[in-house]
Amino acid sequence: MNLPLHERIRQDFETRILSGALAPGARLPTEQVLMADYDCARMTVNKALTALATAGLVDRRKKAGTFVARPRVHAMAMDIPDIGAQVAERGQAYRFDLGLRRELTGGQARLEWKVDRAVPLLELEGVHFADGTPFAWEHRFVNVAAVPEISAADFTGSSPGTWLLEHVPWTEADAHITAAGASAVEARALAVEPGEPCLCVARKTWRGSEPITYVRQLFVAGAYELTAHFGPGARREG
Amino acid sequence: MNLPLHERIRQDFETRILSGALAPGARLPTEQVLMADYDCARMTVNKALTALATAGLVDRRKKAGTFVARPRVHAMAMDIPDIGAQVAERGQAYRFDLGLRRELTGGQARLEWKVDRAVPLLELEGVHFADGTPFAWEHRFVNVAAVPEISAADFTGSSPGTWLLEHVPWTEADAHITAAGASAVEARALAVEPGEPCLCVARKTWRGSEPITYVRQLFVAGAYELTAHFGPGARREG
DNA sequence: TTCGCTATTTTGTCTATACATTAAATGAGG
DNA sequence: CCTCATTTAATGTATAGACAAAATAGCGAA
Repeated sequence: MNLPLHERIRQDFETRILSGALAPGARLPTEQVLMADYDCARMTVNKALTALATAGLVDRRKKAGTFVARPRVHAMAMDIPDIGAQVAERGQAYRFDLGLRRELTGGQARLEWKVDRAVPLLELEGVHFADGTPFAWEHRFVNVAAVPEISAADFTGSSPGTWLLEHVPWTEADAHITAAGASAVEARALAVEPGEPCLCVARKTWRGSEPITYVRQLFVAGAYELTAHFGPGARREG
Repeated sequence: MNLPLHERIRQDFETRILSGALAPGARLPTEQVLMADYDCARMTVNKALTALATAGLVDRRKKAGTFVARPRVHAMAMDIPDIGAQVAERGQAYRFDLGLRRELTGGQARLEWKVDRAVPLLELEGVHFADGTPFAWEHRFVNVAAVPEISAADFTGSSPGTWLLEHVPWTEADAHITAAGASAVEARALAVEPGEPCLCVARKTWRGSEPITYVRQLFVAGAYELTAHFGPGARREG
């Protein structure tokens, strides 16, 4: 287990910070001191400390020094997996049933997505199945001007989300996550009672400044969950 | 806007990767080529590519080269605000009502949180109010061995979450987000009908390897939503 | 063919040095 | 005591070179 030196230095301080031995606000030794401590060049120490800084564990200020960061973190990394891939990973058969496919323009679309009146849109509605059981309903608008190839795409079987993921890399996205009761239409599509609790994810994506798609997905409670994680290292169990 | 050279190189490739100009699997030029392209030393190129690698945008293999990584799951940054602070931000009066406070050990606790049988726990149950209206119910376990000071804490008015945030900085957390119908007990506490759809956030936090707390929060649908964002720059409207 | 050794390419690490940048600390003048 | 310019200590960036490590690619032998 012969780790590189810069990695050993990084871990030394990561350990001390995570254990609380170095409390938030505490000052770390200067690079000059550390290059003496570890008997190495400054670049090596710098690499270790820079890594801690990009990981958010320390703050570095010129002239002042390096300080253990205060964990003011209110953000966690949330996984947004591809629905089809996730179902397949659980060993279940995935299917998408397209219920509605319609071309319209921004002026005709509902209010959820504020796009220009003239923008040509493709409206899609459908249901995701796992092993033949419906578990998610989705209602989507796609900006055809940004993704003209979508006109030729066929969504019988595979979902529009998967198609978009493979054909249109997005650079920016917003998501709003709420709970909602299934409406009459949604309940019938999902084979549940109206009012049944569902997880609702509304997501808008852009490529650069160009809007790509707006989608509202409704997941039957219990059949789906989002996970989020914060912290160094791998996800843990339990 | 005079960025450092290594940052400019990094952004050049980040842009090309996010825009799709460099597709997943595509090979980037070697460091030798890049140091000629940008007329700089190899360390400068290396710093840029290493940053892309730690960000997960590229994979680097010796002898083989540097390749655009295949994005398996897309991670978004999810906001986890302090409940009390968020309510206050909306100009509403915040209150927390503690309903249950009990000391027990890991052996007696329910299955949701796998802690050692001998671990001393504090069990807390209560309701969050905004302007006198209940909007969230929470059920929490705290590892007293990790946070002995909590025995003396008083949660009439302010929530355990806020107290923990101020007294025990966590370094790692997992969250699971689902929808659920309110149980009879929960529905009565939240003044809604049983089965009413709620957003359910189950979160576990650690400091280093030491478990700190497990909490399950139930939010009345419509009264609360989580937001997530991915991409450069500030959050957008619409 | 297939196995195994070797050569070579590419990234990984480290050094020693130089100068730039920033903001805290200092000190002079009012 | 306050203000503003100067000093200076710390990080930030970059260079040119060296050797290490790993894995592909190619070659030779069984």
